[in-house]
Amino acid sequence: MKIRSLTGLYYFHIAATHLSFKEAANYLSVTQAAISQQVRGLEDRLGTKLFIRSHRQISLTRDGQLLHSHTTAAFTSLEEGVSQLKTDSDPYTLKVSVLPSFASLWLVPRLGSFNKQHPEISVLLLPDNTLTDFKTQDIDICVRYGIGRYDDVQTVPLMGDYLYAACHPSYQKEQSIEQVSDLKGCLLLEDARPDMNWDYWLKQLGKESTSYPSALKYEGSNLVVEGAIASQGIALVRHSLAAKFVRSGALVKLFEQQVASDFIYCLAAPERHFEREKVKLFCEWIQKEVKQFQKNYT
Amino acid sequence: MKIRSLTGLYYFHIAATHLSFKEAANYLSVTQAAISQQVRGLEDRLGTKLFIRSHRQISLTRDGQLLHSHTTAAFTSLEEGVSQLKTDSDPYTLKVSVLPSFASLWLVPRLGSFNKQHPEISVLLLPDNTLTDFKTQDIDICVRYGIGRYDDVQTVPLMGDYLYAACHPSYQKEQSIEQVSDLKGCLLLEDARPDMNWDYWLKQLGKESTSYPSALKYEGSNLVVEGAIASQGIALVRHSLAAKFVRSGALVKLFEQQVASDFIYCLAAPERHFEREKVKLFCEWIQKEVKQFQKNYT
DNA sequence: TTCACGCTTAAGAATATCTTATGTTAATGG
DNA sequence: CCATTAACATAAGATATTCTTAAGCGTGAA
Repeated sequence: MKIRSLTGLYYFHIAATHLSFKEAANYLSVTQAAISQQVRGLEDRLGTKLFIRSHRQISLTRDGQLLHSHTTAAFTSLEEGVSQLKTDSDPYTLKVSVLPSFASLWLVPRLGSFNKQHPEISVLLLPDNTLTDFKTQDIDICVRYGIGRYDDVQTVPLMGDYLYAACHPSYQKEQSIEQVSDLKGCLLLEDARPDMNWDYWLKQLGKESTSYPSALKYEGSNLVVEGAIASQGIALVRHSLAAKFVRSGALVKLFEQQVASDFIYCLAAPERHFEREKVKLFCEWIQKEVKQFQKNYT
Repeated sequence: MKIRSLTGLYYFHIAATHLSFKEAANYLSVTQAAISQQVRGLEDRLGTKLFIRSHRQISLTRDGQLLHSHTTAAFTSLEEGVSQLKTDSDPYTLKVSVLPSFASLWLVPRLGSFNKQHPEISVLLLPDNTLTDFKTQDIDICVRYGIGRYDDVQTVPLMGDYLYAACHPSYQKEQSIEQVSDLKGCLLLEDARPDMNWDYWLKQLGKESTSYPSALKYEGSNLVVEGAIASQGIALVRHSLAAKFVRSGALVKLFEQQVASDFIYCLAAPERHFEREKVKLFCEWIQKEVKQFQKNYT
């Protein structure tokens, strides 16, 4: 026999357990009207009243009680089934897929603190430029740099970023760079990412880009930053990756001008991964670290 | 814990039981693409593959098997719960709510045959002009005359109907009525229903209605028919109700002109009532009777 | 080597669901 | 008493999901 109005049954179940439409609505993060409508729909379909609506409280009719005992068994069973799949083969190893640049320039320097807080969890950092397929790869969570919304995974936004020009202090002195137009004579270093090239950056600032020399492209922002540190030229860097070098003096931020990136850093994983204890801990930790970073490098 | 993608779980369950998306789709009366998408959605959400897709057949993964055992328990329980509400307090009494006119002129004369076929079922005919509220009234099924689609009940269409003018043969002779314009001198009988008055009828035929005398209204089409039989005047009748009188000679259909009604007769009841044996039998019987009627009175 | 069959995918259409805003009712307190 | 409040109901329109359509893909059989 086909089952119809599944949601109706589920909403009924939650309402019956709470004996309140309001609380059910709250629990399910919908409005109370939604519950009311679903329950009414179910009652219509079954041709029977399930709740007795009295003043400011509801109670179950005979039919409602009968049905509730079954829905309880049913949905408990479903929950169990789903949560069984959540079992994690290795709860003490956290496998994180990260962009190589973010890994080496941001995450690695900070990971010590995570280990100090949670010594029982060993972290396996997997630098990877491609998108993670959680169905085939055994990854707990990944850090992406993108638009922040994807179809098949849940995401947690971490921070935005912005782009600016930076180089080694000595290089700046050598070439006596003071304003954007001074870039013309220099070797420009850039990432191969489409959103991180000089063309884009200059255009965002309203400058004509074609008058600038072609740049040297690296696959990976960390290489760009390292190139700049090695006085190769002027790098277009992400604040998140370059900040600490600017602070230490290994790099100088060349102009006031900077461009906010369209992309943000975020954590991404299938919904159920976020229920793993180790993943929860990692999320909390990295969010704190992000706040710290933003506070320290504004 | 909140359960998400309930439909996904259900579709998975059906697919897993049939071990075929196609059959599952068939069973659920949706396309196979819908199953594919729901299952994929569930797999994405859980972050695990549930089926192994091989050529022209699917099989369950370990996770799939695990989940399926739970969904089986769950959905069986739901089905039970729902079907328990379907219990009928008195399976041998069929309570039918019908329009008084249809009851007396169409249904009652035929009911003997139902009783002959199913002597164990006693029929309780409840003539009622108002809409039936199945939640408060203890009715198995009702016969309505309307548009054939309602929000809160399932309907089974029986037949359309059409309207024509009829009167007693002697009245026709007396007033020597031969064409529609001859109506002008006569007493017109009509139903109080908005769709069954002379105005509407004449307009449908493209005649000017205002030039005809005001009519005598009765609450209930049977009264209209009976008025005509009693030679009171000319009745606007529904074929379904007048046919047998026309056949027997108690009434004459006055002109060739007739107007198809916007409404149809249909059976209506909450979905679950249709699963009661007595209701099923009644549906079958009345559908046969309708066919018979249409065949005999064309 | 092509056909046929079952699953997948993408895009837009169809439908269901949700929110917003308002109404109803009955207990509560001034 | 009347105003207020809390919980549920309802209508209409916005939103989101779900479905269908139409194409594609891969494989085993003819």
